[in-house]
Amino acid sequence: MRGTQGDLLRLIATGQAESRAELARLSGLAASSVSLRVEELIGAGLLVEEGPGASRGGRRPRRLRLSPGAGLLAVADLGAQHARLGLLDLSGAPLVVEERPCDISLGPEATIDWIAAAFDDLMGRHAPPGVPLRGVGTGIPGPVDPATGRVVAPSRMPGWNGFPVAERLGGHFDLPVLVENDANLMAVGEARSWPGRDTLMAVKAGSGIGCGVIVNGTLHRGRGAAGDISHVRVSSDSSTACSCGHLDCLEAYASGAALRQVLREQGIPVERPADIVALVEDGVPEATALVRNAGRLIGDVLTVLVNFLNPDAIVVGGGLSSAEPLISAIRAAVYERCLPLATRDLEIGHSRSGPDAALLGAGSLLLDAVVG
Amino acid sequence: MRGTQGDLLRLIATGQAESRAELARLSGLAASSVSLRVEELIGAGLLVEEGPGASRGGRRPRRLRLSPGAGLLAVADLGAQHARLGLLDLSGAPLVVEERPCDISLGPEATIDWIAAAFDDLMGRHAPPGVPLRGVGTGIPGPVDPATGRVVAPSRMPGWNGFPVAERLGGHFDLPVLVENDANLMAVGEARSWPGRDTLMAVKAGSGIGCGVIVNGTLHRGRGAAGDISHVRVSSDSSTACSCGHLDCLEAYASGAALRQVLREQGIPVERPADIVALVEDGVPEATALVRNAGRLIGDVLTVLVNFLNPDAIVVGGGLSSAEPLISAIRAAVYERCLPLATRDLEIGHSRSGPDAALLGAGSLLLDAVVG
DNA sequence: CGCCTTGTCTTCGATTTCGAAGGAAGATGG
DNA sequence: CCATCTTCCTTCGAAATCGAAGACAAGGCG
Repeated sequence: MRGTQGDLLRLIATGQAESRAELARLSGLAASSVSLRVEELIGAGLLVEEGPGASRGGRRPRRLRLSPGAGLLAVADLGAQHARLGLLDLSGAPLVVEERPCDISLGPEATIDWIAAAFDDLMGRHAPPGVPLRGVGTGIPGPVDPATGRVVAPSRMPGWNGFPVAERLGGHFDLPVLVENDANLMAVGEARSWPGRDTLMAVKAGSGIGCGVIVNGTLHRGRGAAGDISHVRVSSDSSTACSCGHLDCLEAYASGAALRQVLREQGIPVERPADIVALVEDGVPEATALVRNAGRLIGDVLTVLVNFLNPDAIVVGGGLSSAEPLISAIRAAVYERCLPLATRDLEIGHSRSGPDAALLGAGSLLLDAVVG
Repeated sequence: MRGTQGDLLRLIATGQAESRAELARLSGLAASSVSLRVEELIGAGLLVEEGPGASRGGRRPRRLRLSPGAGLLAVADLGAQHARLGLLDLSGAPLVVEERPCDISLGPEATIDWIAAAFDDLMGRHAPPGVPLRGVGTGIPGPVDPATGRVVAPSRMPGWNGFPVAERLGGHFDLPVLVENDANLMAVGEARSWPGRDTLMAVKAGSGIGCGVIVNGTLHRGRGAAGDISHVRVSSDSSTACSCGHLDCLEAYASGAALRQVLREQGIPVERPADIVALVEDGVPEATALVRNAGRLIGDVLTVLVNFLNPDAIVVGGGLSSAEPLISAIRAAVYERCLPLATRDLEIGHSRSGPDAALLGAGSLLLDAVVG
């Protein structure tokens, strides 16, 4: 709350403030200092004044907005078979979002270069002339070392271990670069939609199971694997092996990939998590039971973490999360087993930012790097 | 890092800085500003100069210390049958620490009043004349609402639910008052002894099982129950009921109280956790097996949390922690099952601050309130 | 319609804070 | 022993920030 430099810009960008007076209140700076600073930002072409706002009983504020020409951010969310790509303005609002097929098994070099080309393509087709690109970022479906921007020991990305994604991506653009785990980005993106909920867990239930953690308003990275819940032992059957080398990991029972395999063995063809959701909505009992069981397993794990962290909210997103039994089972497990003190004001809900949450989160983090 | 007011005092108090130059380096303030501030603090009688320190290749620093007359803090750590009480100077160094029998089942009013009387007694006997008391604080073996200083739903403190401890204690002293969970205080106290380890978990294994969490250098309170690990389900036998109303909680299997009960049923008389430690050291096989099993159960729970939080260290303290099999079993479970990325630089060790950790933690937190 | 209240924004002098320069005190090395 | 380097601390303008006062612009109300 004390970063005086680009802090005002961030407050405007995130929509927290719309006038000089609000900036003064939220930043803690004197009104006079705010005026000076805003003058500079307008002079630099980053802010514009936008007519008067609604009065709150006195003189009407002069609304401030990010200049449309202030710049753009190019962000990506890399999945196993698809990537979402988008351009955001500095306020984090998406200008365009596309989903394109993309196979990460082609290896990191090819994939990163492909992303860079896609960013160039998006800029060429959608950026108004003269508006500069100010930062690029991507989410990765695996652990990322926060210090170096390298992928570390990803269980679902063969060939990527240790690859310096940030470096490679930065080679294409002389700009701030962000590389972060996809669930972490989703958590950051969701955090904006949950005002007043300062510590929250964002569970991404898709092909894999990811989780991002926001503590006191900031992303908790740990060593790059923080938030990992997929390799918790959930059974003592010792019957199912996980790619991490241990037995009975949550991911081996409750991930979209695990459910897909079981359904296929039952002769039900499934490609993507969305197909499972469709089966559930069609009332296919095998699918519903599987999804409900997955929710219960995830909920059992969350039980431990809710007691431990006391989050204000648990956000469930990802491809599987649209299946209603998943979230009901999670709710049931958590509310039944956790301490009353920990669940009293705990909200467990669907993603509010939708499938673009990770892109929005990338924008949010990138903004910090851009306006530093 | 930006609290300019009493921040310098804190840096001196915590031993992080000893000279104006170090203050400047650590606080980020300009050297000139530091000099001005230090002059004021000396004028106010809070700091004193203390002869030259060791040269680092140039002019020798003029060492700064807290004035011995700057004030004292009275702190307590309330247990089930005993309380540790102490006076600290503003640097957090103990002047005197005593352990006295104290029965919390006498109810909150009597207990808090007893603490207040004990503080007065300690001040009368040990405080140099003219040195003022500047703050009081106590640790509580149960959840404390951080906002109100009330005890909330304590499982081991019948009659205390909802009691406004901070208010009652504050009634005796017109001073800053701190009331906090004992494991949280232990975590804060230990944090100082683990430099460079910014996020750590402090597990207190005594009659109960507590845990305090430091994230990025600051205590994570959540709703007052953060860090709770004692009510995690550790077995599916559904055989042992816990005081919280659920079955198979960790506390019902691995706490000192649980072990005591099992040992008594085997005809081995035990009163306190220390007695169990003695049995283990004497090579009594039943005790050793029980303690090792408790460590494994605790370790299994920590496994989930280590993957999730990626702490830099796990500190094991409390009366049971001196039993070596406990910590070995914890280490074995965590290192075997957790993600390599999460355990690569994880240190699991004994308490470094000893039995006074909670008192030191209380001092540390109180200092914030005092020098605010 | 005039007056009061409320909220927004700017002007301007006072206070903090900074940064560069320099003096003080010791280490180092011929 | 003396020049030189390092580190510590203070001095002194320059720059940033603040706070109070006032100008400005609404809405509410008799």
